[in-house]
Amino acid sequence: MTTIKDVAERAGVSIKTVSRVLNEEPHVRAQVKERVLEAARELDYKPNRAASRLAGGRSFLIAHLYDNPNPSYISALHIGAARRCRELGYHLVVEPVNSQDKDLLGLVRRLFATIAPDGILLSPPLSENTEFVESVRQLGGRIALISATHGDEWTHISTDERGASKAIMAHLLGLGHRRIGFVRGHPQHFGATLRYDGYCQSLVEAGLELEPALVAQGYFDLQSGLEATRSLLALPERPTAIFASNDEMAVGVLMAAREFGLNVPEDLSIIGFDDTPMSRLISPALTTVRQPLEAMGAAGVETIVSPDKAPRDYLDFEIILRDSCAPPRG
Amino acid sequence: MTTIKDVAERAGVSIKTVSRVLNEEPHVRAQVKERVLEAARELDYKPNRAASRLAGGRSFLIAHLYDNPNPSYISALHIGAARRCRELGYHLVVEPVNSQDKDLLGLVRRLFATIAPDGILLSPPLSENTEFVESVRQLGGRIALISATHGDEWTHISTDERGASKAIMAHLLGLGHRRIGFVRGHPQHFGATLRYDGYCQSLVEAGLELEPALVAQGYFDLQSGLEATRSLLALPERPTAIFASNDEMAVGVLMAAREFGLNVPEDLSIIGFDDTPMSRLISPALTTVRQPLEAMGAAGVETIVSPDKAPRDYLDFEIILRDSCAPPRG
DNA sequence: GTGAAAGCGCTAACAC
DNA sequence: GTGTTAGCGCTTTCAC
Repeated sequence: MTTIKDVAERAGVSIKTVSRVLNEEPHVRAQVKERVLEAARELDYKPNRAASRLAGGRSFLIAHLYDNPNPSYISALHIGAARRCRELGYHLVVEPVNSQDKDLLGLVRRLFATIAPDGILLSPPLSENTEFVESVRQLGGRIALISATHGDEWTHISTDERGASKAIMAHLLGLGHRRIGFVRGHPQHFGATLRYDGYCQSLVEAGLELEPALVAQGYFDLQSGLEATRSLLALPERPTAIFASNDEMAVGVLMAAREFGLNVPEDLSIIGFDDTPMSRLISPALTTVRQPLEAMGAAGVETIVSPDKAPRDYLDFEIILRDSCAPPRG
Repeated sequence: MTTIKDVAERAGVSIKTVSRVLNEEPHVRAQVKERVLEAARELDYKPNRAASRLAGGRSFLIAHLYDNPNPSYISALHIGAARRCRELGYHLVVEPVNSQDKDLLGLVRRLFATIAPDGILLSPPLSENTEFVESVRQLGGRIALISATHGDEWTHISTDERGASKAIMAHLLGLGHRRIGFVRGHPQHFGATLRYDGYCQSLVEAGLELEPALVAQGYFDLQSGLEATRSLLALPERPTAIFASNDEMAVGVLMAAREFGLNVPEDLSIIGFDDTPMSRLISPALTTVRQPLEAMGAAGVETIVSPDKAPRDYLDFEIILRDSCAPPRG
């Protein structure tokens, strides 16, 4: 096993100098630096991170604490985060938890005591629990939040969900829809609020009335989307399009449409949000919004590793046009 | 920060004794052991794993190397594995990779050199690449394989996929189906072969002919399921039921049925495999097989942490009866 | 700009 | 059974 000593010997310098070079600290002549780097390369030297950590340095571990019922969301985040970790010499530790757990903070404390991650990545709903986030922050260590909420410091990684909502509303309005129903998302989810905001603003800007009857509450699950839509379609003058705050509810919308004998998209256009794998599989395939989840996971890692280089702006969303929308009848 | 020294002092013993107790080594009197445990509890002592590792002990890290296009599969594995890790004081490091990557072994080598996981968890397709598995094994460290293939040592965690296939075939035969089509899975996937085996055995045991024309090749993706089914349904005497080797292809089967103007399940019964979230969402909901993925993830961790206590048998599958099957017409 | 020495918190080897 | 001592491979002082 090759250690820092071997590299130092080969480069003809002290181990401290090697350490300086490898950690990109200043005060090393370019020439010496080059020599060290070459020696390390030749010996295929990989620092022992347990030793780094023990000596008071970094652990090169980042922990992702999450509680999310949506596997594809988490998976994409992990892929992006883990890839960036690898590029930076870090590793991603996953900690699935129950957000209702009373001792979440104890878990974080134990995490710091045992493996001492250099930072903690939080995604919704954990990242939107300000009290919890504040407590974690006080435990020390860096933090990165994947969340539509915005704090002062830009540790929040997100897309412009309000803007995405407006963009997709523009599509619907462009097709000629004037009566557009909306199924709201989970009340605790900040992004859901922004999506609703976008819906409202779009209507107003288009000079349309915001009809409360066209808005139904949902909770991000299929069943609530189904039930919300039943009430919407039972309206005397029913909507020609329904915008669901996520894909799973959009499937519920589709099912409700079938119950009412409506063809999609001819009789009813449907919009989702998230571009889950399912949205491609159902028929008709769902027009929806894609967030760059892998990039968001990567940005989270970046925020922890080098806060200055982290993105200080929204990451771009994408509107995915598929087969669930058409101009209204007549 | 409380260290092993603090515990030793409080318990009135040497740090070595504390170490012994905490690592469950023998040669400690029950009384002393109790005293140490109590001191540790009182001080809320958590061992620093960087130090454990550096001193030649365990890292308490387990790495999951995976490449899988199915987020819900991986997610479930992670939840089960991470939970068991937590119970055992371990942590799960995730390493998503591209199984085509030429330097996979280099990645594993780097993993050992930097964070030195106590074991590596492999899932398909990586776990079914015997050459790769052998190379990893030679790098040292323990290994756990989630895979339908069987080696001599029982490091392979799996359900009885052949048995599951036979169980679901029994359901179909019980409903009265005699012409049952089969869409095979990816040729490289060992589980897919077992599922096919089960199909064949079931037919033979029921005294039915194995008709090659009723078997079509698929590759686990929706499109291949769709195309395979087109050929099956174009047969002069078409099947009354189709068993797809996974859920995604089963969705393809459903789409093909619609193309042919067939009602499911009245005109065609459909069976899937995996119980992905989607199987509940499509209409009709899919009858399928569920593997205990969380338990399999947990078993993988167990295999690494205490090989003797690891399960040496199949984990139980479950047949999920939903709405995609009915007796054949006439 | 570079190096020598100390020590992080634990486990292993070996004494008692 | 239990304790003593010597590191593990780094980073951090603090000299020079």
